Amino acid sequence: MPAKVTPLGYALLGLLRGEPRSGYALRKVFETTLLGNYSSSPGSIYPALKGLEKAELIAAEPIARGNVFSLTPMGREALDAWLTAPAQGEPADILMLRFAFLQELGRPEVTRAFLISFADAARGSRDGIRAFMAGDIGPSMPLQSRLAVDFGLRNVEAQLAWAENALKQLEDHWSQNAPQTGG
Amino acid sequence: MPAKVTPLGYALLGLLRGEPRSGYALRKVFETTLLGNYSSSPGSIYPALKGLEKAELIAAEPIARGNVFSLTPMGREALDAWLTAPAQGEPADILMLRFAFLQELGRPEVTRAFLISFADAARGSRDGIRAFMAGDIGPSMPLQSRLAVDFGLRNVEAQLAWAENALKQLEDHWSQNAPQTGG
DNA sequence: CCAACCATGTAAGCTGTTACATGATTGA
DNA sequence: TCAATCATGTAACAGCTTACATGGTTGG
Repeated sequence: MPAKVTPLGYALLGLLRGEPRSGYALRKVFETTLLGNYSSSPGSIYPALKGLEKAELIAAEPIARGNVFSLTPMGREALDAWLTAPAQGEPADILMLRFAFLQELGRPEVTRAFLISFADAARGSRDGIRAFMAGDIGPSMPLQSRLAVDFGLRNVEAQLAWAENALKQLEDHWSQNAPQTGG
Repeated sequence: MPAKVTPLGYALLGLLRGEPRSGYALRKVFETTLLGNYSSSPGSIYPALKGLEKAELIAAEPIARGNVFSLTPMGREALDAWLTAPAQGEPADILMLRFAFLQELGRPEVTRAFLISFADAARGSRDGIRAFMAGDIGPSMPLQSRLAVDFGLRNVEAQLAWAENALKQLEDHWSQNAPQTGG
């Protein structure tokens, strides 16, 4: 079993893919970017880095002050396996983290598969909610309960629309920027 | 300080407002309704109930088999304080839990205030994201990062639209079902 | 009698947080 | 020299989950 990695762990692996950094530099990224759902406090990042190091997914190289961490081959493997998996099960914020990291992977077909499975999942949720609201229980619910369900429905609809639009924009982008026919 | 209550605790208080129930009955509610974000396993509910009992927010009355829990006056106070607070800070799923429980509270002005503050918060998020995307950093970001931000934008837009629509529907409902002029 | 359900609980662990502690270096 | 920043870490806890344990009752 290839060493379990936590969501925060994947976030760190993803940030280390391109550029090796120190723990402090990683914290700064969490502070200053949209990764702010995670705390940038030392109590989060340093223990996570230690765990990744113990699992041999990252390696520490001491520098003048502190250490610089970089991905090991195993670490890159673990990250790629995570990025390549179908877009299901995980909460939306984690999926968006994956989507952002997919860019650096530079493999359009993987991003495409991600968006397609994401859209499929959203369509499934949407249809489930619609069926529920059209079935026996839905219409008999009081207004405010129906509205609470409608909240969920509007969210998945927005996510589906996002995925379809994102796919369209990326297809355009890919066909413009890499018009060669094959491998 | 009036005894801290966890999100799961509030969910239990809300369910017990109308109807006293046993721990097992509460678990069944979690299993069969849209409260499924919480686990219905005994390891979740029973310890939470014990905590609420120790805080004197609920009271247990033994029946033939097991116990039936009901809100104490303090428990009702704590629940009402939570329901009445402005719709900010908490994650969306918790806010929807509150919105659903607001129905049983039967105080339209509180539900109205909730939706208005919810919409205000959504508008604030939306404007923040739009400003970010129109500023220095936004346009310089690579396409896929911009799309990740667009995901967040579309979500808050959907939530804002939901709140505005919900308010409209409820105002209609209230004016039809309770057309008397005052207290 | 055995399976299924009612009913309650404990133990351990996961993931992440806040708060605290430490010390070195840099710049005003 | 004094504050700010770099850099790393520990301790305690929060909130919830899974897995396990236990026993009574009911129905076929």
